[in-house]
Amino acid sequence: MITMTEIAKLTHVSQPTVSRVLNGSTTVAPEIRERVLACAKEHDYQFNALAKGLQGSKTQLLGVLLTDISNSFFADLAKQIEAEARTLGYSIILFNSDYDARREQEYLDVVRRYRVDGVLAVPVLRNNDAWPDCVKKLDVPVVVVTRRVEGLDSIYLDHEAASRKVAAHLVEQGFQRFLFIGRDYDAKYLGFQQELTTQGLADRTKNVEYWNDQRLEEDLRAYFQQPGPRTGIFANNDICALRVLSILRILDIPVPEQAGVIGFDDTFMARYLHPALSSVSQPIGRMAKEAVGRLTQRINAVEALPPLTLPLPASITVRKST
Amino acid sequence: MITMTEIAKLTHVSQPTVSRVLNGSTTVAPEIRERVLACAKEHDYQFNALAKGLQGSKTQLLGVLLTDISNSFFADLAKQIEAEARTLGYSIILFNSDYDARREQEYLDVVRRYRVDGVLAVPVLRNNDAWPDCVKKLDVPVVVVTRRVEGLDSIYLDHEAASRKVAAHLVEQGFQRFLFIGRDYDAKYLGFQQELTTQGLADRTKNVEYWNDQRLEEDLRAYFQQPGPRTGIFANNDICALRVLSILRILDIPVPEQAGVIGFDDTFMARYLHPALSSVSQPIGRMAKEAVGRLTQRINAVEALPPLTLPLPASITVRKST
DNA sequence: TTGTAGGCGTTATCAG
DNA sequence: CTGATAACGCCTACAA
Repeated sequence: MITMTEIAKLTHVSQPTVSRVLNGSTTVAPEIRERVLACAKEHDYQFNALAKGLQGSKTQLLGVLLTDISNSFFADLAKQIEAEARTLGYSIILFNSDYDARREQEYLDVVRRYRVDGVLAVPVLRNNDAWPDCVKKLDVPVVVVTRRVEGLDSIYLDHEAASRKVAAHLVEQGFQRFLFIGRDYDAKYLGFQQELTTQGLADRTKNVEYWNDQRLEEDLRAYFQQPGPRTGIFANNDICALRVLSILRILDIPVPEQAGVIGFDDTFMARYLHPALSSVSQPIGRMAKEAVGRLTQRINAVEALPPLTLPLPASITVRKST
Repeated sequence: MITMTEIAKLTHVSQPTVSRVLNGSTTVAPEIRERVLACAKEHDYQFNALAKGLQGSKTQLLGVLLTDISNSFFADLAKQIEAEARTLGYSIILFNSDYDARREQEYLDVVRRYRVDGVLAVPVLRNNDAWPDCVKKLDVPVVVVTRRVEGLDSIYLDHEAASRKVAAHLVEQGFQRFLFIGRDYDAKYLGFQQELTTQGLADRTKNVEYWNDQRLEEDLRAYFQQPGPRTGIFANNDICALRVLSILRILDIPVPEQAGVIGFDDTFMARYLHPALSSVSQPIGRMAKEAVGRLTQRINAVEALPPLTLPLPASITVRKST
């Protein structure tokens, strides 16, 4: 691949002059400019981003750490982040932690090696006090997406508020027993519980941990063997909701007549399911825009910026399943 | 971030000695080694990948060009590629062409800028004779995934063979009219047609182009208004199949009694749908492994390798929808 | 076993 | 307007 020095030789000028031409400096004689540009085009010159980065300027590289890119929601997020980054002239180095904290740590190192200009991250652990420290060591701007981390820029959907809305929605739809399904008891669980508690329905609420399909089926079977009024089920995310729907079908429980189901993330499939799945819509595009925007802002900032906490409001997309 | 030179100063040795220690050379006095390692650890040293790359050695970076990462199939592929690359010590720069050939071209340039060691790509166009030329200009090894490109390493599922299997399967299940649904008439379409032709059923076969949900609904409605025997529908991919299922429900056409549906990619949702969706399973893990493996092989090869064409066999996962 | 010197491709700073 | 020169952080000779 041709370099500036080589172009310089071919066009009989100095290498810095080539640099000036290729970077659009106006202080170059037109004839030289022409000659250099022609040569560059002929040999399909592309600047060496490594050299540029090494020299001290920016690398125009953003590290993106996700937990699971095979989840439609994160895949969509990655897509939007990539698109947004691209319009701002950045490229993306992608890492998938697979919910493994050790891998996450490793990636945090790798990201430093490449001297990325900034990092967008979805931390594995929700309440990990170590994160702000890690980030401090990182020595590059970090914006947390989808989660809230104290002391760091966090762009996220307000899970708690959203889950309160979910609870309110289920109550409004006439459900009288409630089930939360998920693997860990996070903000979603909290908000859900909270709203039901204020409505005086806490004792009608249960949680079922999701571990695998079989276990879930057994748990739900046991639950529905005890007769009771209509149950509103809040699934941690759409993938989980999909499984719940499929199990309810096996158990022959009509949706939404006897049990309602609402998911989270409003992935593309929700509208096509049967019954069409109600879900909490995340403003993915907005999140990506805000996150990348904030990150570049921090990258270009001359002075320290205070941490930004930006909880975005969720909206519930109601479909047939509730 | 601390550099070798700085460590050298702190430990009162020369910079190359630091390099030797940090790269595990044995020809260093134990006391010096200790001192340097301690200092490196204390300051959390991470080598500068840009400098290393610039210096002439490899960047340990792979460019990955996908068409649409929000598609579960590609998201899964990306995940596996990332995982495989990581075990081999590579990181991934991700690009999403969004089926836009212009963006693809741009990305091919960007990838060169970063001097990636190799590229894994899903080309936008299936029959683009220009690709091999682009790749030649690229000056880095390229492996094409999911598609076959003449003259380049191609790791792909044999769409044609798979689609022949699909046709045979539908015939075997007693379907007597056939529908192919997709946006373009590629190898899937060809194989499907081919098998039906050899079975003497070509005149019972139609294609419906997928443009949007509304249009598809109208087309299917029109199709089913003409009474006929059971129809076997082959949808271009699972996403498309999902939509077809949802439309058939609207049209009140029982699946699989009156119409059978089979998708492509066997994404995770297939088994949870109602009726559970038959689909062509792609060996994603294997594809990722083979592709990354081949790419690294080519990266490390001393002499030119002949293009590899590796069509992987597909298996059909039969579920209730057919 | 260790240190010195040179170069990878840029940009920035200075002279001319 | 243009050309030397140094520097970024690392590795690879080569020399001591």
